[in-house]
Amino acid sequence: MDGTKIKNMEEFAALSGISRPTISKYFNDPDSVRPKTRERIEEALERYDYRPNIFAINQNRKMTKNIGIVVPYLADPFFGEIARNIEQRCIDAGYRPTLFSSHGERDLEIDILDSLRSLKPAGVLLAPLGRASDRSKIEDFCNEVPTVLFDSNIDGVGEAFVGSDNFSFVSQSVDYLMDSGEPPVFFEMRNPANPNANKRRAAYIQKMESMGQTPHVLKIEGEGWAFEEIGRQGAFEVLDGKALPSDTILCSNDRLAIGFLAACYERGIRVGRTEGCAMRVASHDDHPFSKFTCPSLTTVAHDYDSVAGHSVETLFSLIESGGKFRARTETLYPARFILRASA
Amino acid sequence: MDGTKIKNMEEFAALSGISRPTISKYFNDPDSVRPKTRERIEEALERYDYRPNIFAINQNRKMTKNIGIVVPYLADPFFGEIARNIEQRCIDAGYRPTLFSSHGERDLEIDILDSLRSLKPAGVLLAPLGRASDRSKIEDFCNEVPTVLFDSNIDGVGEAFVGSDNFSFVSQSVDYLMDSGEPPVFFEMRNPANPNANKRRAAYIQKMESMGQTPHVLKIEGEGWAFEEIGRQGAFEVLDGKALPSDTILCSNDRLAIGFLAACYERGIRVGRTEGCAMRVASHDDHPFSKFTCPSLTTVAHDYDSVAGHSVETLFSLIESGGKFRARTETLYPARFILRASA
DNA sequence: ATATAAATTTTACGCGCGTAAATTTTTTTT
DNA sequence: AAAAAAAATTTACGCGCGTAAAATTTATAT
Repeated sequence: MDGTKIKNMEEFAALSGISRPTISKYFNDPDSVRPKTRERIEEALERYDYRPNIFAINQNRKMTKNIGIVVPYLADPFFGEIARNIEQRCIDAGYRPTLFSSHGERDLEIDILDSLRSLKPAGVLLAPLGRASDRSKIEDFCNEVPTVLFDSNIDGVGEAFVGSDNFSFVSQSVDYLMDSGEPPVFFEMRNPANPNANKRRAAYIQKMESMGQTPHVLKIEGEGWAFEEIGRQGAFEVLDGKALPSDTILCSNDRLAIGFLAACYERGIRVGRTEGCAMRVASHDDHPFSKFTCPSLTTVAHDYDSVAGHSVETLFSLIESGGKFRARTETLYPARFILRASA
Repeated sequence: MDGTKIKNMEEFAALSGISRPTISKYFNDPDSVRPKTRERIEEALERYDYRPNIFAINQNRKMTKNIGIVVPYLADPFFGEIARNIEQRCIDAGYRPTLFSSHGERDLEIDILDSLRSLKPAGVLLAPLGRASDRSKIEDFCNEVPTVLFDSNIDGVGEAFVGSDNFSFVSQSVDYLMDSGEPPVFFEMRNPANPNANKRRAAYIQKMESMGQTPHVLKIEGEGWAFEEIGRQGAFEVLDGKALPSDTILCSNDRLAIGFLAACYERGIRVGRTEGCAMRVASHDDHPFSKFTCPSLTTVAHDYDSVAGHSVETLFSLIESGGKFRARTETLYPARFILRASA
């Protein structure tokens, strides 16, 4: 690597003995130049370590290589994991992903979309807040910027949705719990922020009825994204209240379950499927911490890889299609049951 | 709001009846124009909803308003929280923060620094991987871009460091454990990725010796960022092995402790400070989940707010000083002991 | 009212690159 | 070998804005 600092493409073109427009073409798509030319450019690149000015590039390109990734709450490790997965795929495909978190706040989500607009991204992968989202503003955004929704669906918004099949989650957990003991009671927040919660409840009711069972739904109070604490408080109310119709609790999601298990522990209630346990608790999501709860949490896992992979692929083909699909598609991946100690 | 779409600053200047350079000045600093002019601009802004093209701005400005935030591992909710805190402060100060996660990978950390360079940020807040970091490359970066390190220190690198005082953590936890029971054994990874771990061990040894106690350090194997699993496996070895010199374990950090507690639960060992408990476990960090472990984790909390706040303030003053300080400063905030059930 | 300072406008240039059209060179085809 | 096709080069313009210098207007001080 030469010590020479290169100021711009002009200079680099001169030093490598190739015209600037050809260099420009190379950076847009290395395959668009003759192999021999490409070699020469890449040799020069090794010697001089030049990188095009990203602002100048994006000012003139019809379409940038930027991709926005928006998740609702980054302090939830679930979204940390999926963001990482998606980020890497974008980089590998030659895009420049930028990660944003709405931090559970409606206004911040809108602000993010606003600043995303000015980044002129080729496309956006958006996991919306859900119920808290400003639907019409998100709709406006999706009409301007090619957007694929993931994790949380908003009916009719965005060019496509990719997520997990909530029925698959609940179906497997209910099946297992029925087979191995008492029919489960469903435990959830009264006003869930996330639309998946509603689908899971509906799936629970449908599944129970199809098995000839009476569904029981426990709705607990609580707002915001502090699900563990909400689950814990809700569990206290349930545990200290009147008798439950079953010894088996199926939580809407793992974070609630983590709080539920903490409450059980505090009350001295043994949870699990072994001799001497008073309750069973199962849940959905396979949260990164669910393996380390006490007892470890029986749950149902997202197909992370497929959801992330297909979200990204869908966005890429959306970009190639010019930002619009003929019809909005919804892709749901089945979940995978994970047997641990809690149920 | 008018329906007219405005293409550029020229057009907006014409419509608002003010010259373009003045408009430009306004966007650079609204206070740099006469109050009456500012009013007129802001009126026009309400009517026409114009936003300067961010790429054109940054191409020509000597210094952008971009700030890079780099954390080592975003799937750890600790970093999710602190990133959120820092992000908000940057936005409030009129900067445009961009968040990056190294995802625990040395190469990715370097890639991030590379792409940060091309963003020409006014400054960067960097929480390095630690031991895994490529010191010389980080050093190079810090010499080019005004950088404040936080959370993890690398001696002599960056213009300043802001973090928590590891001695304060350990001092408080050891004090408490000594007062309330047996002297603690220190539990940590053999090759900790994070430099704080080394400081905590040193603090433990120093503190114990100053109290006339013999320090005992348990070093467990494990690589990477899956601390919970490493802690769990290490705990099994400890619990199944020969007798411990104490019934009290002090973990280097909460994520190890979470794994430790999971292992204890699996072995049927009751942890806590009440009657009938066989062990006590305490730790450091006040991880967002430490309240929900079983039993809830006695730990020592970072002063999140101060660390985030002072990191950002330090970066701002660094930027105003032209990117260099006379001397490198290290600011350490004391921690706060949090008594819960595990010890 | 006059002098002085401050703010604004005018004018003009440049940032680093994308991109289009016309021309030349190189490669492939027959 | 000549003709056709493909790739590279030359030339030239523009993107949207920052910014500097000089001229003009407006505000403040005496």
